Amino acid sequence: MPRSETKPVAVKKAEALSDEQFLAISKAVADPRRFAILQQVAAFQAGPLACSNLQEHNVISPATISHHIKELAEAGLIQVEREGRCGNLILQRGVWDAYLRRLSSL
Amino acid sequence: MPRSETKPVAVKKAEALSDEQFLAISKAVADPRRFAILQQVAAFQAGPLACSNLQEHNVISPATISHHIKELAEAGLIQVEREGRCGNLILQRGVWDAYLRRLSSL
DNA sequence: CATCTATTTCGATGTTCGTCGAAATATTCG
DNA sequence: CGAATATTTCGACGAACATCGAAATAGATG
Repeated sequence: MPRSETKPVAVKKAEALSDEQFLAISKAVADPRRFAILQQVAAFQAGPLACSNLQEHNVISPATISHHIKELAEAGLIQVEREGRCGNLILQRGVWDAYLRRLSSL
Repeated sequence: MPRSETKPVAVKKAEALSDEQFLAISKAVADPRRFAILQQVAAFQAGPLACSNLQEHNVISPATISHHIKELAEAGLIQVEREGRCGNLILQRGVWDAYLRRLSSL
């Protein structure tokens, strides 16, 4: 059954990524630690995730964690909300879906 | 145009990628030129793609192309078949799908 | 065999990047 | 305010990487 998309596409804007953002996301994913952080953020979608709660298999310095979070945020994959001492990390699901769509079009 | 590919397609199990291969693919995608090559290989699924037919927007040396093709092959994304002077590049769709599945599980 | 073309390998180079320690900044609490 | 804790910025270092020129290899063809 062919799906007929005769509805106005106004429901959700399937935003396309710029080449720049696509590259930034690709690089962000290509680092194991960064991807691990992203996975934890995604898994904690229920509640906000404090930076200090990130658990790494290996010991990792706070400076490095901060660096990776910054890159994930600059790639648009997560949003960082400052509340008190902790930063809350929120996955930008729309951006991630847009990235998956672009990869799927290969 | 109904394409009747009744050719015996290899029985592809939905395999899961090893962490090593997942990382290799992620790195392969994270380079613009490599991803461009991958796109061309995918677009030429109909026929085999000779290395020399790869078209890059920028001038790129043969040495660099060879390097990127080697990395794509080592990541398992493409298969290189030597036939005469030209190497034929074939996308490994199963590996690519497995990569997409892993990303989708985030 | 000699030669031409296509591709790979080698070595070198400049850049990007992940990592950390130390200093700086922010935020809460006594 | 001042101490304590959490996070970021800065500067530096080493490893990984993309790139290329030149030499080497492979295959086709005369």
